[in-house]
Amino acid sequence: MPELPEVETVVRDLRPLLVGRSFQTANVGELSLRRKWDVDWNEKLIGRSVVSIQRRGKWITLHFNDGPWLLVHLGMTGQFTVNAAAEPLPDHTHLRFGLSGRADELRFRDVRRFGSFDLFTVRAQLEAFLDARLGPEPFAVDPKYFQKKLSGTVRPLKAALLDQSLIAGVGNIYADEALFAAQLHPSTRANDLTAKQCERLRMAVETVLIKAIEGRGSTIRDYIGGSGLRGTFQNEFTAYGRTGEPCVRCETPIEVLRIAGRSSHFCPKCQVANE
DNA sequence: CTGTAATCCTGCGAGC
DNA sequence: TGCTCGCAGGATTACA
Repeated sequence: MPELPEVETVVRDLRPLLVGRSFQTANVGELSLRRKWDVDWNEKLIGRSVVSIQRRGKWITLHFNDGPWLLVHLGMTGQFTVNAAAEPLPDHTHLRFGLSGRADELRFRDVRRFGSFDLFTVRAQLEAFLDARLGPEPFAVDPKYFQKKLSGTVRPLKAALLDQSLIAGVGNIYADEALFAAQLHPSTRANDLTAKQCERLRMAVETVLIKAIEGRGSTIRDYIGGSGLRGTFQNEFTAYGRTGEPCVRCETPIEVLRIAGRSSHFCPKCQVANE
């Protein structure tokens, strides 16, 4: 569910609610998340305060005072929020951490349990984990790097954009939205693009993500920000989920294809394949 | 090495 | 109503 704009929104919401405060209590549910953990959350985190919370790709990092780094992924349905401790506990809440100073707590709710929590003792371990998986942030991509990467693969553009090691943070929604904005067909072979088209796509990715962050991300079903607010960018979709609806540019009905295992929405008239 | 499928998990909407 | 099927913002693994 959550792609870069949603994760960024969660981090921005949580930052003022967490930084400088310490974890007082840990409450761990019966079911573990994607990776089975053998971590004693009480031992590792209780009594420590949050130094920083940041985003890298779709991952969230929490740095604790004099200690470990916590790495969190929201998977498809993860919700990472601060709530009043008295607020009723919804189903599928797997972790809770009581916070110092006020009667509230950090909660992790995840219906499908594709999310993950990992703990690293030193920063270098965390960075090695992330660097092994992630390419550059979309806002700091060298145009030449992007061209080179695309020219080096025959994969469809949609698959290339979803590859986190090429660019970090783009998921199914924003891949479709960026391809629509750049007027490129999702099944176009990446190495068929001209330099100009590569640059158009790179800029489209950046623009779409910035606009989505401004809208606090997209809520299709489960996504909420760190303070519980829904996103609004779903109201501005031009391609994703608009199958059969008129293209905002030419009114041709939007079509959907399965590419790289994901449904891919596009305008068959103004997103032309390079053949 | 490259690229696509299957997998993990729960819920929901469509169709019968 | 109630059942089955397919699909859903993702990452990883297993295989062609």
